[in-house]
Amino acid sequence: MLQIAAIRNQKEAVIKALAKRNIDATEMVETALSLDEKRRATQTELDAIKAESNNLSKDIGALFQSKQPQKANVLKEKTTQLKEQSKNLEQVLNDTIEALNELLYKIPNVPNDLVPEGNSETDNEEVYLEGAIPDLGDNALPHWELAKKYDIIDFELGNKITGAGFPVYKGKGAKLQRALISYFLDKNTAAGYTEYQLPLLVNEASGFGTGQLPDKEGQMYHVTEDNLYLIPTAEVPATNIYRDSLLSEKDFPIKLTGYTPCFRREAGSYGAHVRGLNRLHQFDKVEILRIEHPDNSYNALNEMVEHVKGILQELQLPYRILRLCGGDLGFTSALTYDFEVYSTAQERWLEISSVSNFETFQANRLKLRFKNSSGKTELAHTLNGSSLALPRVLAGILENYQTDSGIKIPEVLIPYTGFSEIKM
RNA sequence: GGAGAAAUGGCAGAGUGGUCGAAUGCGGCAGUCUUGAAAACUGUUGAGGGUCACACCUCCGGGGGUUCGAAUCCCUCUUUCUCCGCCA
Repeated sequence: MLQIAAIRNQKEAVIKALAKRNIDATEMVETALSLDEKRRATQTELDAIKAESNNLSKDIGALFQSKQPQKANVLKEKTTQLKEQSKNLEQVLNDTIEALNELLYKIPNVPNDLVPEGNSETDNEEVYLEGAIPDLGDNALPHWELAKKYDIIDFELGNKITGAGFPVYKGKGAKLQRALISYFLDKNTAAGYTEYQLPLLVNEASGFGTGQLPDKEGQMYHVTEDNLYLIPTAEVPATNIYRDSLLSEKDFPIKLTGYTPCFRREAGSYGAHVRGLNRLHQFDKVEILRIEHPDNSYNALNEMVEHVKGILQELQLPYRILRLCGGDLGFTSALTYDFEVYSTAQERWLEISSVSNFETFQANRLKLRFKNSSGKTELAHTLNGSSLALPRVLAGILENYQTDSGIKIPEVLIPYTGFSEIKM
């Protein structure tokens, strides 16, 4: 969530930048500021009463000690009144804070200057394109057909065991999946990211810290019995490692990576575009995450983009990079680059990575701070990106590397798979 | 799952009703000494709100209560440890 102090200091700039998301934030901002005003006024009033009552208590203590209970009892009566007052004010204060926070949760992050105007994904700005789209001829099959033909992914079996969106990988399909995970993790650790294995279930506080709760509750599977949530992305447990922490400048940069399955309810998604591996309820993903000094976070974002580029170059897949427009930008992000691999048989682009700088938006909720060089406490910047999301990379490999006789394995993966082709 | 014990600042650890935001040690920072470093010595060192700056207010795992007054007493939740049971 945005910092109220930032809204106070740069009201117009905030409203103007939020307009890029096609929302008029004027009213929300004004309401927030007036609630903030009320909060501070109430707090001041309450503090004064508490100060008075603290002083009286000290006096009472002294009077009892000097054996003057009658005088003490007179003062006691006075404190009873003060108590009543402070109780009421406390109620007002808490209500005000709650109202303010509820409003702040609803205001999305302020887009960076680079974010282009636009309403939907069609307005995203293509900033990079690489890799030749192979000419597969008329026999090219979509990945779900290939998966069936070579018996490497069984979608029906997943339906039987769980339901739609839970595919079963088998044989060389399973091995290829594992190879990709290892390869991604190796690339990430070689680039200085520390590998983590994280919990797949998180508590409410964690879901709240990264912004899935309270609003996007429907996206996550909820284990009500224990009030835990299945993670929709490793971002949730990974970022929450640093919830409630106070770092020092020399701790930066913090770079970590982790492989996790991800679980998404994806309620209401049906039809052709969710076919095969395109959209699943359970999928694997390797994530990279950074916590940075605000001065360095955009530099870090570029590094992350370059890093993901490097991986796709090695895999030799046709891909492009989009800078998301205001209308398509995620709620918590200030600037996002999406990576899309070309699905040759489906003739469409598939999102395989999303690299974002959240600036202080998550850090504010997480209370993720650091001491700056002048000794002041400041919020850190958080960033994360997929490196990479498995199913669509797999789809891209299957489709782009298909031949009449089988599926070739990208060169860099052969040491991990132990085979160079998937055949009948 | 059952029985018992505990949760205090970056860490360790004292504090059982008022003078406690909290002793002491370690660590951190600054200085003295030194060619430099180490050691030693001296000083300093929690967070949040609030203020131009002070004042002031809040915080001793979370929430609630008793009391004029709570780190300290009571209730409750969470977590950790010990013992028992179960178990990959």
